[in-house]
Amino acid sequence: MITNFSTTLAQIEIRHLRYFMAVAQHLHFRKAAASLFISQPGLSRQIKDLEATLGAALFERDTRQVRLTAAGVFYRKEVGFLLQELERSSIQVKQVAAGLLAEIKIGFLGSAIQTVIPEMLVQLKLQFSTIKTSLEELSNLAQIKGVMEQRLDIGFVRVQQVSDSLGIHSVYEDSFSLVVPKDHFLNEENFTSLRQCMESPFILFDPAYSPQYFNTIMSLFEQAGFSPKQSHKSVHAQTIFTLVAQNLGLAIVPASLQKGFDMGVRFIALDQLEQRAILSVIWNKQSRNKALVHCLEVLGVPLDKINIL
Amino acid sequence: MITNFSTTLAQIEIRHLRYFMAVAQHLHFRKAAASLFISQPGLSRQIKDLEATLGAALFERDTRQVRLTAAGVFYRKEVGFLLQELERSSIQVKQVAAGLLAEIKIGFLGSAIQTVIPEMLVQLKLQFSTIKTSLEELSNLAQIKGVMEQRLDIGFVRVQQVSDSLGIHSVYEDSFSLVVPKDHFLNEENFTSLRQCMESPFILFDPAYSPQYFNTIMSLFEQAGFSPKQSHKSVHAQTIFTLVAQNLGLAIVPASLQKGFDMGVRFIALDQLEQRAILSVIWNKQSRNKALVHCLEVLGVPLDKINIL
DNA sequence: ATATTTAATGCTTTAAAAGCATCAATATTT
DNA sequence: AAATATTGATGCTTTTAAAGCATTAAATAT
Repeated sequence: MITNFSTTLAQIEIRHLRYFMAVAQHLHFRKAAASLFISQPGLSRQIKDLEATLGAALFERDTRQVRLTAAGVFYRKEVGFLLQELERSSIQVKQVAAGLLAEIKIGFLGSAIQTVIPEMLVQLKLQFSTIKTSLEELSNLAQIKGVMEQRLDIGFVRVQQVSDSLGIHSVYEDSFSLVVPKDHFLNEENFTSLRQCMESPFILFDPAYSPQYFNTIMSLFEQAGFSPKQSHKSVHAQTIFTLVAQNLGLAIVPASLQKGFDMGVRFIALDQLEQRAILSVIWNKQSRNKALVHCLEVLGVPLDKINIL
Repeated sequence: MITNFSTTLAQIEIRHLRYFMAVAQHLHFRKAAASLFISQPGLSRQIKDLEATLGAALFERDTRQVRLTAAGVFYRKEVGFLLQELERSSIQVKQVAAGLLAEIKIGFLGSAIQTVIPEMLVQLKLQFSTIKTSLEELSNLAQIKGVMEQRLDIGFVRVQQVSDSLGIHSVYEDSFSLVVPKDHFLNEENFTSLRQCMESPFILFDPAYSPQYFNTIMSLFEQAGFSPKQSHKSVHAQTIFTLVAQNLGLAIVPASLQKGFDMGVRFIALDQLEQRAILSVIWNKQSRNKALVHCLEVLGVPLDKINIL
């Protein structure tokens, strides 16, 4: 993440903004200067500097009256908001440090939202009511990146291995289900093997999304002794089910996805197959977020594995 | 409007924030200092000062590694956003000054949205496509205050007089309509005078909302020779119509309000009465917003009345 | 015409940021 | 285990820039 703040910003200081707001409020340099407990010439100079940096006049002034330009009105609105937000952040940061205000930023795969996450959120709210949670649906890769850069506190991914700087713990093991349209000839009773749908096209995943997960799915076909015809690629449950319902192909998904969906498709459990979709939680060992430990505890990660000092 | 930025903010400068972001990015004082083209000791000092001002540690550091605290992660998120926004504002302000980016902030009474405003917006978009418009429904008083403080560019109000610093021009003259429930015995054919509903309760306005408007309405009753029983107070058209439809009283509203509403009420024109609801546009003579002139032209305000230099 | 008010300008003072040299602590190399 | 290298912190000096003072220029009010 390369964050480069340009030349403009390098020269503007909050002092300039506070001074600007004071003049915009009083529309009078003398009074504004008094309200800031500085001298009038100093204030004039600072405003002049700010205008020069911005390349635009903020006030129209003669010796008798001061008024805002259109640019000034615009800038006052923007700066007013920004100063207020900075003020709030700078106060809240103390609360965060004291552990009075904790935020857990959670990344997850679409396929994880049905199982582990709802329970975790409920438990967290119950046990630690001050924790604020934010959720973001992201790919495996984006989550790993986010957790590494500490933009996320935890991620729910389907990978087995992560870099040393991250912790990982499996939180849910799921068998697979075959998804077929409601009017399909196959059902729980007459299903015996995947070979029964050798001729069907399948909706598969993009291997880039998670190579391991892709391989797991493919090994199910391998085990059945055929390789599927691919019709579409998709990662979103909603999309997959719609495609299946419209007879555009069959799909294999984690069994837990059945929860919460009832839309023209039938699920056929593939329990007898040994492959499992493993959902793991990942976190950054470097994290100083106290709430993270609570979060991992709730998820049943053993204490000795949470090696955050 | 008293905007007082507290002690905390007085000491933080954008320099501190930029330096903080650099260290948060590199997690390395030396490299961060290099990226900022300053010396490492200077950077250490500035970060220390920032932490002292905030009253919270942002980094946890020993001689070997630097990492963000929970507070640091939080602050990075907030400050990242703020710096970006400030950057954007500071660039856009130039465009506003050049007239490339104009914004018209419009205040209006709920009862004005049916008539003048839609036409004005269409005309503005047609003639000056770069103008951005924002609408806010406000009371007469709030609009006058907003225009005075230049938080609004124009207001649509029902008042006859405003302070010298504002311009005012009437843009719409409306007769009144009596609003009765759909199944009421009165209709356009059998209606002759307001005296026919002497016994009915009326839904009236709060005089505080606009004394002049209140008086105009009351003079209609006076003319009819009775004074109405008040059942409710309300200013929102939607609410008034709902109350009338539910037989909770009759109401008198500007005739133009009939447009766009068809909800269990009947309108009976009171054209023969001489009172008119006058909708006026107000603006600040001090305004430097070039777009305002266009806006007033579109509204048909004579050029010599737009005394903005 | 005169006095008064207001923002801008030139110059000086003051404060604080930047830089330099160095230290203390830790990790890596030999 | 000792030596070396790396890293952030500290003390002191230099440099930069903000604040202050005195004054000016312009405009209004008396």
